[in-house]
Amino acid sequence: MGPRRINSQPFPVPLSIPASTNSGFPSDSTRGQRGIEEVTDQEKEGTHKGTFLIQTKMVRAPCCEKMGLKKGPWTPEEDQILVTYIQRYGHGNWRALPKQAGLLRCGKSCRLRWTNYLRPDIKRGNFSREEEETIINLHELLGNRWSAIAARLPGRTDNEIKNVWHTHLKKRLKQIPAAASEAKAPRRTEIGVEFCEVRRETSADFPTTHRSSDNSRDQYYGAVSPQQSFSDASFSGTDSASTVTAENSCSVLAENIAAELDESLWSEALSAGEDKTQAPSTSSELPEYDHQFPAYSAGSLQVQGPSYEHDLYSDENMDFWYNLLVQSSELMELPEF
DNA sequence: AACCAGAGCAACCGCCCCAAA
DNA sequence: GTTTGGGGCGGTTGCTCTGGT
Repeated sequence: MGPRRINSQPFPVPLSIPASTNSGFPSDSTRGQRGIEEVTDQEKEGTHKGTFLIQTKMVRAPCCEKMGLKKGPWTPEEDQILVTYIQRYGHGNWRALPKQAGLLRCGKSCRLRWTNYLRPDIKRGNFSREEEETIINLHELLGNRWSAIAARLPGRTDNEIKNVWHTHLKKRLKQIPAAASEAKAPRRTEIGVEFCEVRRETSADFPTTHRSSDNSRDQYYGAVSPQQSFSDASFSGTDSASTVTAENSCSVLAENIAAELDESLWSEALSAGEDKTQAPSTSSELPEYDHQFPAYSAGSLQVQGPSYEHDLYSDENMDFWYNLLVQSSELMELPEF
């Protein structure tokens, strides 16, 4: 079955970008890990907001009144209403918005529709190879923190990236070990071997939320660099050049260490150019409509972290990774090497 | 032509965080 | 210090479409 992509903008959105809806970098590192059966003391007390006790299990109340509210796919008319309203008034209060706009939707649904689909700076269409590579690399660094990954892919939403990951990239990565086993044993430089060993040691302990969920990729990275793995898996499929250079190994280690670092350090390291990738925060900064798809027209990003217009691990980015490595080494008591 | 399986993706759900009251 | 409301996030669902049989 061939790939199915929808390339058309669902709705001609002739509006300027309202106040930024981007969330920026998440501030916490523990969200979303708790199962439904796990009940906190606070919840046992029945004091946690929005929850109530049913048969000794805490069940959260609906986020909004579902009675009479529409669910399911959005119609063009609804899109038009939402876009027109936000264009005119902005979205100060998502919960109040649907009522004020005359939509029979809950605020969450409106926010989701806007941020994932109607926002004028959304970039639609196939992901480029560079984008996919960036996703893979960032996922290795950040885990399933799609919003953080999306923050570094202008025009792409966390939802879209999440979908691409689950439908394309995860499958691709699963094929990598097989491809690697077919390849001849890689030659390693001394420094490369050491780095890989450090990686194995450190990756064994830190939480799964901070590393790739696909162990096979970790194993594979013990032998081959990310750059090579991607191209091998997605293009040639040959056993070409499995040599690990010192620089590539450094990249691998930098990834690994970065994943272990405290959230704040990583935020600092990557958010250096954050504001330049965000949508304008005020309407006065907004471009004309013809230019309101910066992701299409910008050509390149101007961030202080790795340059995304080229490969994340290209030589020109090695300084970034090296600096990150040095920083992390100073904060953590890493083994000498 | 009809059916089926799988892929793709929009949308929903439930949880958590944070700021304000 | 506690409660509450709003916003945001990641996981999951289920509909639609496509290609194979």
